[in-house]
Amino acid sequence: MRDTAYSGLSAVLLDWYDRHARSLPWRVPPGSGARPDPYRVWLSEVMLQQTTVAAVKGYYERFTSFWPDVGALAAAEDADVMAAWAGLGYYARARNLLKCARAVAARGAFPDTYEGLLELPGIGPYTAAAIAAIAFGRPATVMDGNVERVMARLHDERAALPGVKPVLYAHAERLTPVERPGDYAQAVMDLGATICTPRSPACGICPWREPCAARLAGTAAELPKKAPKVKKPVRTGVAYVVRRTDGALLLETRPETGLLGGMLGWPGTEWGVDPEAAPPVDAAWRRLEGEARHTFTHFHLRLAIEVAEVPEGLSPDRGRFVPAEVFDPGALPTVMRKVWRLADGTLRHL
DNA sequence: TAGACGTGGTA
DNA sequence: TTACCAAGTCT
Repeated sequence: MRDTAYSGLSAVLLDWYDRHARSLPWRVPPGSGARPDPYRVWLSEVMLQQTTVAAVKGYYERFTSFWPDVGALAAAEDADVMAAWAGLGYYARARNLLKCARAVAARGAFPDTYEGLLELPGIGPYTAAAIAAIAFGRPATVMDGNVERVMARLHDERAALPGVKPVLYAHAERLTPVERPGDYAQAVMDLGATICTPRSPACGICPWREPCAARLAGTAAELPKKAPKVKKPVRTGVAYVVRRTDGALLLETRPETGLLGGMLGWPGTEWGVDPEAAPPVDAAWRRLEGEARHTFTHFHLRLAIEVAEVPEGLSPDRGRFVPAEVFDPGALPTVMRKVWRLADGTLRHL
């Protein structure tokens, strides 16, 4: 049931959105009545999972340029898609993106319901609701980090995440309007991204400043409460950069699952407390002075780098030689680019 | 269900 | 430098 107070709140936010909506490449201007292309909504929503708008823009433009519709993406080579995703992170998204594109191409079109969308790989509760609302006009309740924060503040919910999440969802569900649910979903997320920000929220210009319980209580900036984070451990490893005399470089495609799954990288040791050496070829290895430092979601990595030059005709234990003219550092995940940046400087002087 | 899973920007 | 944070999903 939606009572009139909640309907009024949604209307206030939609009115604000009509005047302040950000212009984004995947977005249709508010109130135009036009429905955006489900393919583009899906692609942008997957890219935006745990990822900032600024980071996504360039990737979105390249993907839609290379693969303008879901059929084109479904027909793409896996390696091309992984290379195009390189640097954006959370690479399971790219693997699932391809699975999803192929499933959609096989069935002819995207499902137009929350339940149908939820069945697809890489589409969870948030993304299913976002596509259902934005692309298909369904009154699905969208709950992401922005909505959690806005709901926690609007209702001054002081219990910590993730425990309080069902309460926040109930608030969000009551606010979801039947009219313009897609614009409303984007409006709450814009509010969270531009005004109701994690630190120093701009309560003075917020369209919901009057009904906001946290603003009244003075608790807005400290909500939502979260469980304390655990300190990240440090892991170490060695990356081996092999250059053949003809300039080819030894690279390997990582296993499909796990960290950087399916991505191209330098052969190396395990990443752990004290990993065992694992050079991919017999060679005169030179250890570089510097190390590549990189922080993943759950650990810090310090990667020592060893380089070697080897003659042609050698067959490595693992990986394959990529010709110099084909090698593209842009196809590597960021940590592997960092290794290359350091190794390249040394190899030039070898 | 809690942990795995990237990266770049900001304070 | 360190820690936190951003339009989550999968197992």
